[in-house]
Amino acid sequence: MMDTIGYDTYSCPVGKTVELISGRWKPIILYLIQHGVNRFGLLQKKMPKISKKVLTEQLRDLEKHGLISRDIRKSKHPQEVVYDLTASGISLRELIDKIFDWGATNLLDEAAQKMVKTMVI
Amino acid sequence: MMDTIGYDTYSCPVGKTVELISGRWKPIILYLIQHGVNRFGLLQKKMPKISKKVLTEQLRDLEKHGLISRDIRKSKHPQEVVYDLTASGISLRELIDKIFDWGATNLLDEAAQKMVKTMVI
DNA sequence: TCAATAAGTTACCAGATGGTAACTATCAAA
DNA sequence: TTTGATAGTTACCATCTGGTAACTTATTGA
Repeated sequence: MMDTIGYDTYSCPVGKTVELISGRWKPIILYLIQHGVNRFGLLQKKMPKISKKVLTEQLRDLEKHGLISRDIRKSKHPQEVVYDLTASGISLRELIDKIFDWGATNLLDEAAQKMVKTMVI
Repeated sequence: MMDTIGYDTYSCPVGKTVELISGRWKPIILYLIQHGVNRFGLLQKKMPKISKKVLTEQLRDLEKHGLISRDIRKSKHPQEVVYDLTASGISLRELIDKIFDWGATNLLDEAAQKMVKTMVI
């Protein structure tokens, strides 16, 4: 994280980690993939506000960082692309859950906290 | 985080929390303030690459979100401005430490991990 | 052969973010 | 009264990020 001469955010593990999840949709994409929403089209249906372009970008970025795998299933009739979390991705998801918990107890009012606890995919 | 119709990142506690620390320098600023580097000038000395403008912006933003307090000490000869973590800020720092640990074990090679464990302010 | 479906790609645009350099305000000590 | 230190502010610019809308590719079943 640091030396006494000068800190540099780019070599800091916090910065590197935050970078992994600071795309506008990345935490949710990881969450959905882990819960079975693991194809391009399915992801789009669950996130109607994301464009194909951005979804592709975020998926490619997650793949580049080794958090998800991308598997093209040509066997299927209109060809499918299946995404899955890697071990890294699963591990990061656990961290994201901790971040979720912090945010839920520190940033939401009581009503919102209750809602959050009853949410489903 | 979600409804079945469509997910929205802006109402997600993860997104809100990541926003708090996703400024280029915010995690390090919080870390430094907690460790006694709590004046504008001191922060600048520890982060030579940050400009006054950006440092001001990040500090104002942290203050706006209730993570730090800002105290002007007019008693001092050239007037000082002292920043301190609030309870929220301290709590967020604990979360940041978890993020740090994840990043250190998952994103750094062994040599870098050793370095990170021996770092001092 | 042709339409339909899945999974993109491309061109283009707007706003947010970070950065540089120069200027400002306040006040006490010399 | 001028200098030096602290803590900014202002104008301006470049890059990054996310977004829209239209176009593309591959494949199969009708």
